[in-house]
Amino acid sequence: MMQNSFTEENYLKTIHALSGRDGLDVSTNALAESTATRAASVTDMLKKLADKGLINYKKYQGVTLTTSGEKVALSVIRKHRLWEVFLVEKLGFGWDEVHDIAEELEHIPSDILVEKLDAYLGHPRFDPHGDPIPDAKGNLLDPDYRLLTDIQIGEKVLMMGVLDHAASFLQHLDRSGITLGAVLEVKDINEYDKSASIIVNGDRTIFISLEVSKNLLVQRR
Amino acid sequence: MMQNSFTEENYLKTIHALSGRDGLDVSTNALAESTATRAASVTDMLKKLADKGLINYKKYQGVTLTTSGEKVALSVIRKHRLWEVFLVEKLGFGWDEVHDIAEELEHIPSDILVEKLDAYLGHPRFDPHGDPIPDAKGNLLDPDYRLLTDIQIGEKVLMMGVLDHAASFLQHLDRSGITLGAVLEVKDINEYDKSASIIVNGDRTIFISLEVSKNLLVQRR
DNA sequence: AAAAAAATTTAGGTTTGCCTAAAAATATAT
DNA sequence: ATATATTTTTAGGCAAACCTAAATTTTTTT
Repeated sequence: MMQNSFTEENYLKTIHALSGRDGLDVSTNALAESTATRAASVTDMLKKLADKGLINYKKYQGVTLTTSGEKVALSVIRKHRLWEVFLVEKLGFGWDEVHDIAEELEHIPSDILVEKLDAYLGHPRFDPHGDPIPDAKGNLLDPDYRLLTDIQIGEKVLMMGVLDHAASFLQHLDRSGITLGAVLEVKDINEYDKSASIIVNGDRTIFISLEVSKNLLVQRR
Repeated sequence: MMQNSFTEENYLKTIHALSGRDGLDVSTNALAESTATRAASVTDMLKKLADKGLINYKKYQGVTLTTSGEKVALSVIRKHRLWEVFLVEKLGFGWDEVHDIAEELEHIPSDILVEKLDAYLGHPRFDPHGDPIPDAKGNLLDPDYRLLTDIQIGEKVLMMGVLDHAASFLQHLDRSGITLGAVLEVKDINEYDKSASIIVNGDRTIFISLEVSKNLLVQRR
């Protein structure tokens, strides 16, 4: 069985991310946007992945992962998230600094390495951004968090994760005191632009835009 | 300043290894052999590396690293050896299992990562095979060990490193009790085939062939 | 349902790193 | 010193992963 290339793995990972939890078809253009390539290049790769049995592809119809493609995608995601835990917990990186490095480390091919790393880290269930880590068999628990945009005034919630992993976004959260596990209380929502004022950990009031609310995953307590 | 590719880094590393401590010219054929490619492919790459100012190359004359090429090579070697320490010390791999994984990890590009890893490991000076680890500035102490073949009957030496990193060789040493730091006493040398009988740590006598002796680095005490 | 717009695929190229076969340069042997 | 052998380079190609431009299919609008 031939190895999948770095690039093939990235396509599978991206298809997984774009198809969401419900396994929707992913379009060529969406993939082109996410991989920062052109649609024509995506078409080339889709043909190759289909030949390898990793995706279901019918011309003009978009793609889904096959069982075997999903296995590969989840393995890459598992590695990415475990390495992020290592970088933050062991090496002392900030959560805003680890994404790009983990993008590289996730393609190191060695099952034994991943399992030893997992054990060394104490079998973590979530990465530093709150994303769940698939187990060795590819089981991924979906914790079904809510977006902060769904929370009513007066409610208190726990900050559990982020959708956007961009360094600038994470640094903004750091400056606002919004870390994983923080208690957030929605004090007020501005009807005009949906910006909100939020009490963080009971002692600090901050204002966040809709753009920020849309990227915060929270849990009712 | 453009990045060097995975392949370019491997050529530079190989040139460094083949030119030895004295910086001899490396031939096209030697590189082809070490990189498991054909001489014609090596010539292509040498032209490219010369254009980038990483090697001194004159047709038919062999190559040496430039200062800038040596810097790259030492950085790759530093990363390789630090990752090997991580794999053995932190993840619990055997010294015979880490070479191939480190071959991949050594190309992960991030200076901060390397420095944090180095600090996390406690700034190790040697890797699990006894090879010295270059510092961040590319300084590499040459510990000037001897080969076991240079040791006389009756002498006691410390086992400090290996030249061959092949898993089969290292496993053979494991079975013989020859680990880094072991005390080896040369009891007898067979005149005919230069095989030797050796007392390991004062309590176990083993026989080793010339092929093994030639790959053991030792130090007088 | 036709026309217009958008999405996707095909066709034909590029670069990187490899290949084989043939030519040229260097080294070795007589 | 010439012939032979070895080493190295050149020439021409191939596969992976990308590109642009043009053609085709699907979707949307009127």
